[in-house]
Amino acid sequence: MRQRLSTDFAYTPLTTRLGYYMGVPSADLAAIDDLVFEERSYERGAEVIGQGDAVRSAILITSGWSARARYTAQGARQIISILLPGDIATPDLFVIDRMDHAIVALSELTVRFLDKQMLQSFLVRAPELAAALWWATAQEDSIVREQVVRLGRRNAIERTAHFLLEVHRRLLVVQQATESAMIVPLTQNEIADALGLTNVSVSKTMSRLERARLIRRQRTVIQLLDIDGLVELSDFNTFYLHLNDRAEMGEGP
Amino acid sequence: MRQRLSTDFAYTPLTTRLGYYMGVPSADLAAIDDLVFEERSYERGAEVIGQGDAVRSAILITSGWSARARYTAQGARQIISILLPGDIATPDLFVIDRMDHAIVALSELTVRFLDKQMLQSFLVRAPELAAALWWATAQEDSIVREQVVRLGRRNAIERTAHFLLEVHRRLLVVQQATESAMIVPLTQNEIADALGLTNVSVSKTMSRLERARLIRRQRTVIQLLDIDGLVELSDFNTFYLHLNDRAEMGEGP
DNA sequence: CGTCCTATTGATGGGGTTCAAGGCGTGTGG
DNA sequence: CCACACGCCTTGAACCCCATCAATAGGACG
Repeated sequence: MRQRLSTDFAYTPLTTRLGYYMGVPSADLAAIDDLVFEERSYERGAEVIGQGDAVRSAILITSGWSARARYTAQGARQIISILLPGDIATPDLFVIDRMDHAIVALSELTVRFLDKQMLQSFLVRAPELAAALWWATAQEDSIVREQVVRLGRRNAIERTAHFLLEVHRRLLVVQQATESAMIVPLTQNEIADALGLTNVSVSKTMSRLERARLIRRQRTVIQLLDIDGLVELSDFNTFYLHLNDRAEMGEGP
Repeated sequence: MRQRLSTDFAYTPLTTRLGYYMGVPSADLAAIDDLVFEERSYERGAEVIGQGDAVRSAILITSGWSARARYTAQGARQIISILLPGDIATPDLFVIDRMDHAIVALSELTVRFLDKQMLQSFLVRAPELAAALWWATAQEDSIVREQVVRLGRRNAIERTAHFLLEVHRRLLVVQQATESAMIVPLTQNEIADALGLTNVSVSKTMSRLERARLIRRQRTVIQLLDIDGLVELSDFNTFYLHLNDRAEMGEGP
């Protein structure tokens, strides 16, 4: 599965992110590849790892969409955060024994498994990389905090607009979106699970956004027709994404 | 401010937690004291550190209640998580430049400031302590994830009961609650900000819980009259608190 | 004793859920 | 190739939980 370019190594979404924002030596980035002992694919709806499962290896999202999720006793699902290519599915793996939530595939998904012990001992020798990985998980912590604000203090249309803007911005970082369009492979049921709504409400809300000419939908393609309008509507501010922490190469996307 | 017992050192809520659950050498725990360069007190409502402020030192909650909070453009506040004695106010401080949220005092509060560089270099030499601190922040990450579920998939009465159970359990760990009672120094407005509700709704909900003989209130004292009933009502499960990860001394409180 | 903050309680209204019916697109098997 | 099934989306109607507005009461404190 892994391939190396003659002059360099194969950039993954994660190494793109880390290299761009944190200036990690590319030798260290390349070394991540050597810790990969398995790459696996999942189809929509499959569970990559379940709540309560032992955390035996580090899991990186290589392609496709997935999510952290918990379930209530009544069977309702709440998506805690969306994981995109370049995200780390197993933060805190060195101190947590068992997953306190599940990772589920929301599209065709491929993930890579890294050996936990090897990663740990390698990070001791690669402090810049360790910091970069830490930064990536800190970024996600902040995203989860914003998810709390979104659910606690915003209504359906604000949540939806805010969510689309966040996802778009994050896709831009890993070069999976254009300036104003992206592919969102989620059903409205899944969006509802992420936004604490129902599929019916999501349908009506998306239609409202479309009628207001803020977005346009064609199948899974979503165009953001009026980003400023969406930002204003949903009180969106990129600050929480920590895109510019320690950026050593300018502004970034 | 700091005082040492003749035979040992002064346990703080944090060292109690870390020592109990992670078996960190008490010499390492004692050494935390030496990194404290300041202890400061705040009154209700004061801001310990604001959103956007530079993170210059590690901040530990020594006594009193505080919270992570973000504010919407309309001025609404969302409390992301409650911080209790023994909690760390500045996770990720080594990789994050600026706070992406504020820390506010919800009661009389005292916090300790540790020198960031000294802490960092000390942790290199004290890997057990480093792991223990990491575990404490991982615990809080899980608590924030549960906050997402609470806001996204539970109604007012479930949220309230679930919140009370969580806080009670966390207070037990740092020995600030009895088996069935605790002091909750929050106004209903603050609880509302934590639960994504309004003060009016919190008032009505707490009254309902009281009429149902699940809790009893007298000023700031809250008694949990029927913990099983509250657990059942709110689908509460302590698993997400990670109380037993690496516990080396049994079940724990 | 008045002021301010907090809690309570009732009336009203609205945003989102629930229930239900129908349509669209895709895949599948007769 | 068409019929049918299935998943997903849409739309409408009714309902309900919680927000909003408002009035009152209770402390704490000067």
